[in-house]
Amino acid sequence: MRKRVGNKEQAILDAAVKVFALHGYHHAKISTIADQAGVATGSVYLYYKNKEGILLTIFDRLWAELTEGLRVIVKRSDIDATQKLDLVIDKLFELFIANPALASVFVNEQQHLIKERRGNIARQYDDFLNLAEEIIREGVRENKFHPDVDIKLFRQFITGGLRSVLLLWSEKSQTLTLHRVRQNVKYFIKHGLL
Amino acid sequence: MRKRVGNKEQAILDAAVKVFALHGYHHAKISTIADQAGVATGSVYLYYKNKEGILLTIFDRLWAELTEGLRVIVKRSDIDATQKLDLVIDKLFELFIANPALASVFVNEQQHLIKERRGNIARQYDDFLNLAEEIIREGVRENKFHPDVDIKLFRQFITGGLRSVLLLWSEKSQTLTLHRVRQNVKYFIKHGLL
DNA sequence: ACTATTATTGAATAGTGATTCATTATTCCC
DNA sequence: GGGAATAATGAATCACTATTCAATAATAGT
Repeated sequence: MRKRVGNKEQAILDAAVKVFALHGYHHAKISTIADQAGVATGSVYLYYKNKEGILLTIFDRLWAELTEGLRVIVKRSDIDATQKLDLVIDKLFELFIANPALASVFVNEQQHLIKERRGNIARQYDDFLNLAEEIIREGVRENKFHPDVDIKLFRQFITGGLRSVLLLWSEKSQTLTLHRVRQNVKYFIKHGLL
Repeated sequence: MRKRVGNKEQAILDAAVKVFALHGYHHAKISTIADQAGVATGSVYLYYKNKEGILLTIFDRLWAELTEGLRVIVKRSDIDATQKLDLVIDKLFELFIANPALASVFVNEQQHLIKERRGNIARQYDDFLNLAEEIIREGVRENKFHPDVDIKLFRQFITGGLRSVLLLWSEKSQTLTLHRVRQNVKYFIKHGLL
C-alpha cells in the first residue's frame, strides 16, 4: 500500500483559483495548474473529473460557505434588517480578504455555470438570493426599508454592484483598503447618492 | 469584376452577437456564426481578422456609441447632475431595448478584453468611466450629491449594478418591462434602500 | 460571349490543450 | 527484503474547432 501524502486535492484547488484568476478559466491550462500545485499533469485527474469539475468544486464550496453564513444571519432575532444587511456585506468581504484571487474567479467565471445549470451551483445561487430577499422583505415589513422597491431588482442590483466593487478591490488591493470599500458600499446601499 | 451584394460584414456582426449571447464567446463556433449570417465559414475571414476581431468590433462600436452619447450629456449646461444621471441611464437602456442579446454580450464577455487591454476597448472604457465620474463630481460640487462618497467606488458599484440588472432583463424581457427596471434603478441610485 | 477581376465557398489543415494510460515510484505489511 | 497495493507521472493520444486556401461562382466591362 501507499499513503497519499499532503493534501493534493486542496493544493490543486488552490492552484486553480490562482491560475483561473490570472488567465481566466478558458485560457488556464491544466498543466499550469498542475505545476503551480506541484503535481504532475495527470495527477489532476486523480482528484477531479475534468477541468470543469475543478471550477464546479470551487463554486460549490464558495456558495456553501456563503449560503450557510447568510442562513445564520437571517435567522437571528436580536437584530433588525438593517443590521443584517451590514452583516451580509461583512461576511462577503471577509471571505475575500484572505484570498483576493477567489474574488476574481467569483466575479468572472460563474456566468456560464449558472446559465447552463451545471452542478448545483444554480440551486445554491438561488438559495442565496432567496435568503437575501428575505432580509429585504423583512426590512420592508418593518418599515425600515422603502416599500416601493422591486425586491428582485434591488437584490440583483446590489449583488452586481458588490461583485464589481470586489473585482476592483481584488485587482488593486494595494491602494484600496477593504475597510474603505466596505464602508462605502454600506453607505451606498442604504442612502444612495443623494 | 464582382460586386459585394448585401452587407455581409454587418450580417456577421449581428449573427455573432446572437451566438455569443446564446453560447458565450468561448463556446461559440465560427461555423455557427457563419450559418446564422447566411454565409460560408470561410467568408467570415474576409471581413474579420479572426474570432477575437469580431468581439473587438462589437465592443468598439458599442463603447463608441455609449461614450459619444455620454459626452453630449456631460457637456449640457441646461440641466443639473441629477438629471444628467437619469439621462445616462436612459441612454444605456435605450441601446439595449432593440437588442437584448447585446446586453448579454456586454455584461459577460468583456472582462478579459479589458484586462488584456486588447484593441482600444480599455481606453474607451476608461473614457466612459471618466465621463461618468465628471457627472458625480459635478453633483458633489453643487451639493446635489453626498460629498463623502468615494467617486471611483461609487462609479464602479453603479456600473456593476446596472450591468447585472440589464442581464436579468435581457434574459427575462417577457416578464420585466424595461420601463419598470429603469424606474427602479434610478430610484436605487439616488435614494438607496432606506 | 468572352475575359478579367473579385467574391465566396467549404473541405482540408493545423494548433492547441484536455484527457488517457502504460509505466514507474512509494509505502505498507509480513 | 520482498511483494502487494496504491499513488503519481508525463508523454502520447484525441477531440475540437479556428483558420487557410485551392477551387468555383458571380459580375462588369468590352
